[in-house]
Formats: sequence, structure tokens, C-alpha cells
Amino acid sequence: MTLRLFDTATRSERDFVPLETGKVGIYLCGPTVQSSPHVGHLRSAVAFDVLQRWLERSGHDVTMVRNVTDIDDKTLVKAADAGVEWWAWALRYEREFQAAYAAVGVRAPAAEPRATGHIPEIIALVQALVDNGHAYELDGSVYFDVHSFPAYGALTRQALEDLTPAPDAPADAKRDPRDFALWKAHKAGEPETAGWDSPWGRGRPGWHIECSAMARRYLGREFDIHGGGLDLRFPHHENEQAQSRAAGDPFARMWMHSAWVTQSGAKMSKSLGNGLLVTEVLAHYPAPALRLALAQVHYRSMLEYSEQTMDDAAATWARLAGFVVRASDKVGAVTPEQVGAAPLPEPFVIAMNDDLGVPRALAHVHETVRAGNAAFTAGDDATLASALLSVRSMLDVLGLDPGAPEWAGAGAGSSAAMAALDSMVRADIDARAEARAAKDWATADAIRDRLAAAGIVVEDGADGVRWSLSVDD
RNA sequence: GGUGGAGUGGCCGAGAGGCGAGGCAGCGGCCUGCAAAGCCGUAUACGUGGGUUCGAAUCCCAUCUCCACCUCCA
Repeated sequence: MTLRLFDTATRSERDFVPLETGKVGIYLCGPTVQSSPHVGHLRSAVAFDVLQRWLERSGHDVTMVRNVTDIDDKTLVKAADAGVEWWAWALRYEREFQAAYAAVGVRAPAAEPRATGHIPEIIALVQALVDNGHAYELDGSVYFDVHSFPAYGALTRQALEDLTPAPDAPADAKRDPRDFALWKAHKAGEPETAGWDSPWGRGRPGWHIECSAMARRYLGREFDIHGGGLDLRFPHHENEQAQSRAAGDPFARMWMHSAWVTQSGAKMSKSLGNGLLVTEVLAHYPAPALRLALAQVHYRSMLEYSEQTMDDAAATWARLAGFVVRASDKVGAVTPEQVGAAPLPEPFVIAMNDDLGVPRALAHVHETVRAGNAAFTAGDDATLASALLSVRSMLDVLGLDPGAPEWAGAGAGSSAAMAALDSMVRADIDARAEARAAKDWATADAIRDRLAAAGIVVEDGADGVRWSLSVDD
């Protein structure tokens, strides 16, 4: 059974065949670190984290490279406005992005290269393009000559003559308004630290060139998958591909793009100011609920985000996590080794192999949970144990295994604080048990209400009383 | 203007010629001292107008609406 992935370049699903059997190189366009991350930013990271997990689960050794664009026009402007060094500004937001990624269980990439750390590679690439006639220097800047590369526009099917010239482009200076900067000459007023010496004088890299240079450095001249948000297709990825191929690199064999997050149908974005900060969401909801909200919609479909989105996701997470906790108490916990080695249900595998059909895969998870709960009620421990292992294994692929270490504390109750709380709550629960035994319902309910007011939910099961923290909203 | 995408039940979202994915919410039931959780059952659907077909949400034609990229954007 082979994995099929939708390739943006051909606009069709294709069998995924790695360049080298058993190994996969992925280059993912990461953040421009000039402001705080919002939930839209997390979408592509989560989508490609799921891809990586699925590839690894399918036996591949994955090298994930996700860059950090730590210098660009906006960063310089914003830092200057704030009276902060641009490099300090960039690092501050780089840390925020890293924290946000980690919070929702996106695993750290194998490499996280920064543009400013690869100036020699960038200069070498630009020089090669100048030397072979695909780029030209003008007043200390270097531009890619789009007319020199007939395949320009191939990735996004753009015809050169149909492109609207950039309104802010110095059309009179460049040979063609659609030529884009590979190297930007240092401008008066910009900090000295925002420039590097080059064959064309002092300057800094253009936006697109860093990805070409860094992909080559870490993944080679040809690699398997290039990913990013849908909005990066043009011009960013088109330009990347053009300059890399013009320099002789075969470059990415497949392009994958994740769709955006919308609110009332409109794209969430920094420039629109409708971005929901990750920190705000995480202040009110468990992190895995946010990951679930982002992952449960197919990565190529728009994800409509509303106030209800997180409430729904939190409820679903509580159902999944609750099943795992109850089932583990009943039939024993599953080890991480078992989770990683368990055979996955056929419907799940089929769904995931079809361009990462997470929604259908999750549907099977829900069906398995329901079967597990039914087995729990029926006292069928063998079926319950099997469902538990199956559910955890499937959720593990999605980075949503409630028993995974990264979600410890998100309702699992394994931390020292939870243990301390447990001993306190137990006293109340015992008192309530006495009241219930005496059929003193008023006292029993008063205790339950008091715990509920403190955010603790008490449930009477056939096998005893359990408590859990209620989900914020 | 060019390129690409979307319109599915109260909501979110799969599917893609023929047993109405899944979740949330709703309703009825089981369980419970009452709840909660869980389980069982259940209603409401494929933007509009034509066409093809024994049969269309799925194919064809037309049409309306919305969104994105072409300037920075995950």
C-alpha cells in the first residue's frame, strides 16, 4: 500500500516515491519572526508534523528542515519603531514561535536554519546565477532575470504577461518589473548590522534566496518534499524553484501546501489584524485541543475558526483522553513501545495513505473509542484492551495520544501537583461516599457542587468514583 | 485582468454515480438517589436552473455567491 500525496506542481495526487529508499527530506517554510504567532501559523506546522509522523510510522527516516526568516523589511521597520535591535527583535519572536510549536506537540525539526546564518551560501548561489546569466547587478542589488528562465511560472501556472507588476517595484530600474531581488543593497538609514559584504557591495539577502540556499545545504540539490502555506506558492515558491533550477539544482520533487485558517470565511492574517494569538487560546484551552482543532480538518481545506471551534475541540479531546484514562485504569496502561509497534487498523491506514486523510482517520478513531466504551460497559476487557492500544496508536500518529509524555498534565494527572491535589480531593470524595451511603443526598450533592465550583468534576462510575479537572472555556 | 479554490443537515466537517463518514448540539431511551460519563435509537443535506443515467451531492452545460494569490503573509 503506497502513500499518495497531492503535488501542487501537478495539481494531482501522486504516489510518493522517495529519492532514496527509506529516507525523506522535507523543507518547510517556517516563520518570518517579526510578530507573535497566531493559530493560523500553527496550521502548516501541525500539518507537516503529521506528515512527518506518518512517514516515520511507515518506516521512513525523515529529515525535516524548517527555516527561520530572521531578517526582512518588516523586521527592520518594526524593530526600529520599537527602538530595539532588529536581531534582538527577531530572536524574541523566534522564541515565541518555538514555544508555540512545542506547545501543540510539533516536534523540533532536524535543522532550523536562519537566513542570517547562511550568508556565504546565499552569496555563492547569487554569484552562480549572475555568472550563468540568470541574474544581473544594479546599483549594488542583484535581481533574477525572469525572462532568462523560460520555465518561470511553471509551479503556479502563471504566464509572465498576465502578472500584475508589484506596485511598489522600481519598475524603471529593473529590466522587468517582475524581476525579483536576490540581494538587496544596503540602504541609508538601515542598521550597519543589517548588512554583509558581498561582491556587489554591502547588502542583505532577498526573501526567496535563503530557502534555495539552505535547502541545498541541508537536503542537497534535489530533495523530496517542499512544503509551506498556500499563500507562499506565489511568488515565494515560484521564485525559489526558478532560481534553484536556474542554478542547476533539480530542487523539490514534490510541493505540498496547507490551506489557511479563516474567520467568517476570511483568511486569518497578520496584516488583517484578525489573528488569534496562540498564547490567548492556550490560556483558555488545553494545548492538545488546539492541535486537534488544527489537525482534524484536511490540510488542504480551509479551516473555519469560530468561537465554537475550540469548545468543540476541547470536548472531543476530553472524550478521547477520558477513554484512555478510564480504559487504562481498567485493563492496564499501554507502554510507548506498544503504542509505536501496534498494527494500525486498515481503515486508518487507507485514509492516511490517501493524501493524509486525517478526517476519515479520526472517524475511525471515534468508532474505535465507541466500541471500546461499549466493551467497558459490557465488561469485555479483552476487547477494551485492544481498543485502547488501537486508539492510542492511531492518535500517536496524529500527535494526539493522550498517554504521550507531551500531554502529561493535560488532564492525565501525573504531575506532583496533580498527586497533591488528588489527596485533597480524595478526602472530599470519601466524605461524600459516607453521605451517599447514609442516603444523605443533600450533603453529597453539596460536596460535589463545591468541587465543581473549584473546577473539579466528580463522576460516579460502576467501578468507583473518579475526578478530573473540568475543561476551561 | 490572470491563476487557483470553495458552496453538504442547527454548527464543524468527510465523501465523490446506487447501503445518508465522523464529531458537537437536539430529541427519545438505558444506566444513575439525582447528575456526569458512557451506551442504544432518531430527525434535518448536498448554492440555483437545465441535461446525461434505471439511478447524481457525486458526471455534463449554464448560472449565482464567496474566498485566496498575483505586494508582506502559514
